[in-house]
Amino acid sequence: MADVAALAGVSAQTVSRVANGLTNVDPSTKDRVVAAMNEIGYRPNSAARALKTGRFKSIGVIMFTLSTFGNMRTLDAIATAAAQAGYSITLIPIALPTQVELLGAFSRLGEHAVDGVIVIVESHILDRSDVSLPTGLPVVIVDSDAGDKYSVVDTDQAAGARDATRHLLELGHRTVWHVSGPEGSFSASRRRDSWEATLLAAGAEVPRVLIGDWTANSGYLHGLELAKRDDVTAVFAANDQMALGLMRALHENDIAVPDRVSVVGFDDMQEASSFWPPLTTVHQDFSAVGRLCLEKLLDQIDGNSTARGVAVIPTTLIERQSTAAPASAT
Amino acid sequence: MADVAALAGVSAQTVSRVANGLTNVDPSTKDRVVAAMNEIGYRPNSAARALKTGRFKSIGVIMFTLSTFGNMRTLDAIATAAAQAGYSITLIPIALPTQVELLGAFSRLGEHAVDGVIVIVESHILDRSDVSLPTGLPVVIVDSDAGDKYSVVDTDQAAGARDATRHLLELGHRTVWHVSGPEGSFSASRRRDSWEATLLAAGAEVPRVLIGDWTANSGYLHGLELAKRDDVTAVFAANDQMALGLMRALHENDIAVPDRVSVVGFDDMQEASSFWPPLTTVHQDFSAVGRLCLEKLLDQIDGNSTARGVAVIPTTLIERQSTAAPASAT
DNA sequence: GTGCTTATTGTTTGCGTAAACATGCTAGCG
DNA sequence: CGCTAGCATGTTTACGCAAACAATAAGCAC
Repeated sequence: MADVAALAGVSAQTVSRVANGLTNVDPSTKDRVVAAMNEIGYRPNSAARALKTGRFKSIGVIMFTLSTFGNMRTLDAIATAAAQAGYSITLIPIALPTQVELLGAFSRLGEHAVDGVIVIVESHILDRSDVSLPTGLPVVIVDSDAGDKYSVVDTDQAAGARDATRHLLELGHRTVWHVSGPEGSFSASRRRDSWEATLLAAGAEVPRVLIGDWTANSGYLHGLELAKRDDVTAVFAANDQMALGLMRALHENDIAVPDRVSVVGFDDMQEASSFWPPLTTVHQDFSAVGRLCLEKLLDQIDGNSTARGVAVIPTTLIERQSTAAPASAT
Repeated sequence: MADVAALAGVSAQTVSRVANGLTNVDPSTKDRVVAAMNEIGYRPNSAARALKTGRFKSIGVIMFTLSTFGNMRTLDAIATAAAQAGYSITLIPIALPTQVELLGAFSRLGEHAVDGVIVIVESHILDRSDVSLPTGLPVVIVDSDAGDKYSVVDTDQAAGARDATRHLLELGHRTVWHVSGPEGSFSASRRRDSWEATLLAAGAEVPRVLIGDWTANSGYLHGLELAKRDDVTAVFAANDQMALGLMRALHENDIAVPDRVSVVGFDDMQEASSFWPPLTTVHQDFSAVGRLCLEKLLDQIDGNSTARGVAVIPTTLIERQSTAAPASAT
């Protein structure tokens, strides 16, 4: 910076003013400074700037595994929105969704240069009262029950599961089986609870729930089970991958989808429309989740917002060709 | 820090020594300092530390779209390896893979607090001589031809495509059709060239190439075309998503896979084994790519490595159930 | 006890920047 | 003409930390 100032024949402070786009600089002076910056190849030092201003212009994203479709999309939306707001994203991956790992990530957080944090960790860990984030750091959480402690953004899991289940019931199916996500997952339990409640409200029998782990293979394994029973006509899988595996198991056993068994997924991943048959599923607006996360976080950072409460993003049922009326009703 | 020093009755420098884990501190003093840190809730300020040391302990990852499977896996591996090395990841998303966007990202780079950069932008942009990164910043590039200018890490695209094509030829197919990735993509052209070379080497006819855009839907559209021809018995799709769409088109037209048409993909995405039928595909070791990227970058940052050259990660053909000998050979 | 080394701790300094304050200059007014 | 308001620019300072150097205490050989 000093070199630039010398070359342009001004003080360092004026260079700083130009670099920050302040208005009270004479246009001709500004041009000279800009020219000098280009000649020297000046780049502001963000560390020094952060030290002086106390702002890092960066937000941390703590996430478990990048490999799930939804997290990926959410991260993408956050990153894009952040870039527009002049913030960069610092990824803080955790190897396992355990309390220990999470606490480790939080404590390391203090050493990271971030103004706020978005936590995308699918699990109930954050609900526990003995787990808390460093105070004073703005936080937004995706997918959690901790709305009383933190600011939370979430898809409307309950409405999505209700729509999926009701869609199948309205087609004439007597009941709907459910391949659920894993035990510890918040969204999995929300979808499961809503599925059960919808069946009960309709006076339908509630079958034993099948617990998977979000992977296509777990859907496949449960599909092999279901294929053995001839009383199964409709299945709601808690995500598209498990629906994919489920359909593979049905295909292998020559059970036609949707003629003999209807299948509904959840997520609407990009490939879902190219499954065989194209999958009826619940569309989640991950982009909206990501954008809203960032918006709420920036509000907190700027100090004009409360730090708690839940924001819910609606879902949409996308009807494709994996669902139909049951054979008995045809 | 001053507060901690006062509370512990030592100088700020001693607090610094404790914070950095230096050894030459008396154990009892260290205990006092640690106690004081905890009491006050001291967190080192990374901006100040970076300002003083000139190291940010962070590396930037420039990527176009997080939504492709491979990029995400690579990012995941990079993030995990970085965390182990004590580095954090700063994501620098670019909206479009155009030269302008990329240049913008590079120029913004100077303002980001990073010690090095990994570029994951599928395109030939970096090959162009008029595009260059800020000098003095260590760089590693994934998927590029610019090995003479930068350090490059890449999957062995050519070997993968060769194996896929040869596998189909060896099954007895007279030739192999190819659904390729988009024009501008480096990996797409590498796979396409290798497919063509393999056919020529085997004395097989080279069909017109079908150009897709990596999406399942583009595979579907080309699949509808191929379904109209009865001379097509084997297709190599340049990624699994397009293979998925392709197979959907074949299913819709009652063309059995693999009985009438064999299909091979590329990537081995997690769901590929649950496609119907389970997809024969070329496995890419994205984790190895990510880990190697980080390793090479850290070598550059530490100053004990050259800044150019290409490292290649091998692929493996995974045979599942979407390929078989052609009907005529049965 | 002297002179030396080693271990521990303290003092000074400056990294690059922007806020706060200070200066100088021009224009406008009675 | 003299005075003040307002604007462009310069000067000083401190952000929090760690490197370099300084100082003190302790141990040891002679």
